[in-house]
Amino acid sequence: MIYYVEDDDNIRELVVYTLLQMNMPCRGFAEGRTFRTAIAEEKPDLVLLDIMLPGEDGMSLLQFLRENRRTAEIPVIMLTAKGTEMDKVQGLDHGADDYMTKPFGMAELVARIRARLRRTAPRQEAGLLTYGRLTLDRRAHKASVDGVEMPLTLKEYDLLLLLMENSGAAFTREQLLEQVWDIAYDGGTRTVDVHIQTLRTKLGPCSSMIETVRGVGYRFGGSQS
Amino acid sequence: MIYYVEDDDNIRELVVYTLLQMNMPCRGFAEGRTFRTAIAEEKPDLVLLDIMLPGEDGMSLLQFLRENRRTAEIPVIMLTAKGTEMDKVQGLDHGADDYMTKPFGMAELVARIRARLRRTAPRQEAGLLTYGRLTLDRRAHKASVDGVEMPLTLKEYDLLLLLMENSGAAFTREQLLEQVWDIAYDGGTRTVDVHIQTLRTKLGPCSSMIETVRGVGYRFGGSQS
DNA sequence: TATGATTTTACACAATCTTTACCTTCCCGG
DNA sequence: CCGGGAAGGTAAAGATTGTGTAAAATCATA
Repeated sequence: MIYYVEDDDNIRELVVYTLLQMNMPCRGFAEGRTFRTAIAEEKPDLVLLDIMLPGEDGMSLLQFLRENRRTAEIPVIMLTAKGTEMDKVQGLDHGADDYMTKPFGMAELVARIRARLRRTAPRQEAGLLTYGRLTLDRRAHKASVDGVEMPLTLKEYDLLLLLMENSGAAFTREQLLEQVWDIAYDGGTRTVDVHIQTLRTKLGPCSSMIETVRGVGYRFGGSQS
Repeated sequence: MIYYVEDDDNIRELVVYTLLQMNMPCRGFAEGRTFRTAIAEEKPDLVLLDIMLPGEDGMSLLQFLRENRRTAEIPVIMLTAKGTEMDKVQGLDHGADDYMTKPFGMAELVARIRARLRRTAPRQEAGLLTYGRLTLDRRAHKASVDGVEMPLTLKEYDLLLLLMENSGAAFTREQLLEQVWDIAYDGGTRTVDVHIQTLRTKLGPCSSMIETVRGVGYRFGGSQS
């Protein structure tokens, strides 16, 4: 969630609209008081601040955010008409992470927001692939059902990873051999079937997520079924 | 330490001089090759990149930094004459943290550098890494189990540090060789295994915290992720 | 050069993978 | 409906590979 404090209704609505279009949840505030109230309820992932506001100004809001431990780490981008070098230095030295001067391009704003979020967001669930009760953690190289770790051998893991990464897509045995085993097509081997079978056994309650496509091969059915 | 890649000698020397004045250790490079060599030796705290360079260009250097795990987290500020909005968006979306167009003010540059360093610096100083009965003191370069100091050799320490800093993440032997030994992938060496072995022996009751990921490598399992 | 650190080597054992053989299920024509 | 054949499921016996371990060889450094 992104919070944006800006008193000019036109600019504010334009920015909020654009961000929502870009699939970035966003709320606009016309002045500091309502912003403070909202901050107390929900901690946003990033804050966009105008400097010149009626009542409390942006610099003071920035200071307020930095003083509280809970909000001190939130990335803040100043977004303002005050464009002298001194203004920028002042904003950045007061704890802002970035400083853009009006008029700014929407594409650049979005790019800068993404650059900030990249630094904070990805820590959490980078590498987690989840479908229903089944989760695969690529960072740890582990899989679990209902949060209980399920020990997998290397081939089983690779196979499940490939299927889950391409959920819904059917693979022929040859494709699986090529991609998981790195070997050229070898007709008439049952290796894949055996591994699918051990996987299903280990998956327990999720065993039906690996579907057989008769005459073709296998498919991971995460989305529906 | 800040690295700065810029082919124009005048600008480079001016910036390097200014940063040194501001008490920011800094090294300038005229082209990508020498920069790459330096990166292999020492990991800087921040990188300033010009885009248009003789030989390898800045965007490609940025990509190189982001691809390697060791350097992926280093903040990068693009510093260039290419100033259209598209250039900026492209730079930021390729992983740059900030983008400034020439001519830029020195005061603003320093403020933006400080803003970036603020975000990364505090991570380093957290001296104590503790998981269960095992504690690693980065300041003192020491490890202890149940408060009893455990003498570790240099490689053992580096290896344990890397694993603990990325608790829960599985590393391949190649990754460990690259990051702890700073050497390129060397198939068929058992060095890593032997060091893991001595580490486990020394860890005593905590030996099981270093888990083997069969077919892959090793993982530190401090908390049950 | 002596000492401790690091790397290489060698081998055994255990985990994993593949093959094989046989069984079950599904499809389709009579 | 029934039977045959093809495709997939299953279990277990080898074959293979990866890792633990000890000890020897090499390296680095005081």
